[in-house]
Amino acid sequence: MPQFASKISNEELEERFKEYLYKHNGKFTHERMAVLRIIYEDDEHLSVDAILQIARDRDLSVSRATVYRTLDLLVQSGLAKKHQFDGHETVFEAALKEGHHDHIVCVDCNKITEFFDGDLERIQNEILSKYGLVMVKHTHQLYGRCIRPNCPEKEALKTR
Amino acid sequence: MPQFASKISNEELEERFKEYLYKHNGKFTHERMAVLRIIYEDDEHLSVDAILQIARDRDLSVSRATVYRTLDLLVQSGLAKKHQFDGHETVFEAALKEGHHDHIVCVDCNKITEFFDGDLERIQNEILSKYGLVMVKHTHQLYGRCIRPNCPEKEALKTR
DNA sequence: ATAGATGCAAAGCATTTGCAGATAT
DNA sequence: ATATCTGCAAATGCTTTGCATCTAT
Repeated sequence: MPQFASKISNEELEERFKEYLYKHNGKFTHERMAVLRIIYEDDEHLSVDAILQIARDRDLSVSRATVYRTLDLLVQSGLAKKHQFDGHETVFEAALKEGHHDHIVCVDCNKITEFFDGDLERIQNEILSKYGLVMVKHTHQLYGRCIRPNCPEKEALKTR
Repeated sequence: MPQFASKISNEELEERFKEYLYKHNGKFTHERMAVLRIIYEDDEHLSVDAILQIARDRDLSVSRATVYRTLDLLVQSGLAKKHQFDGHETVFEAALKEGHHDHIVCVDCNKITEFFDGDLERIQNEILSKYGLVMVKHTHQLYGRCIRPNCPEKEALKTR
């Protein structure tokens, strides 16, 4: 189910999280909100360490344990996605920020590129339904190497 | 009780491993051979614990550390594949036993089904080349839920 | 008022590593 | 002969958890 989510406002985001927490007898705390905000305001893929660092930089007090506990909630509520790319640390990404996409990982420079292909999505659903299942989620990563001897992305990455 | 016939003979398998080891100044030991054999003769997806258990059952002496070290070699040499399915322990699979395939995971009963789709493979290569990369490998898992309220596979699994 | 959250430190787990003795080549 | 392995146990790194204390509701 490749749903294209449009950009979501902070209010709606907060609303969604509160709704999920209410349903699960959870409390809406400063710490949880801090993690949610960080994931939605900082692009890219954030590791637990990165999230902790950003929180520290902003003088937001969140412990490592709470970051882990909150990330679980965010993933369960569908507000965040967890990725484990081979040879990389686990990272998290805002789920409602952009449309659905999968990832290309360059094995030379580790650059991660996002892609989306409608045919691919359709075929995946067809395969699943052939086996009598409906899609819950999927994991799809393409690991590649640049055609040129030295990955051309390396330089681009350095200047970021 | 292998469910599929090997595409590769034990001799060729051994040959391939020896060749890899020779190139990398590695030694062909009983322990390494034991792990290779277990992966090729037993069930589809084996965890490290499962491999150790099978080795013990056969009175093959291999330590946990050596199993880990050997699995690294097998993956690097292309003789084994490593899979990390969400919510499952890491498992290893013989790489030259069957043709390439990806996996469907039922989130209800955890049953793992293999699939292959030529269009899917072709499209993936097209996408990568569009970004100037050539495929090294890919990770592709479809997580689904049975259409029927209670996953019909659950019972089948229990009787195994 | 109280169920639930937080931080801390300790515990858990899977995996890796240093080292001394063993072994393939 | 010697470079490489192996087993062991200790170490690592990431994640989870128990508990006493706080806080949202």
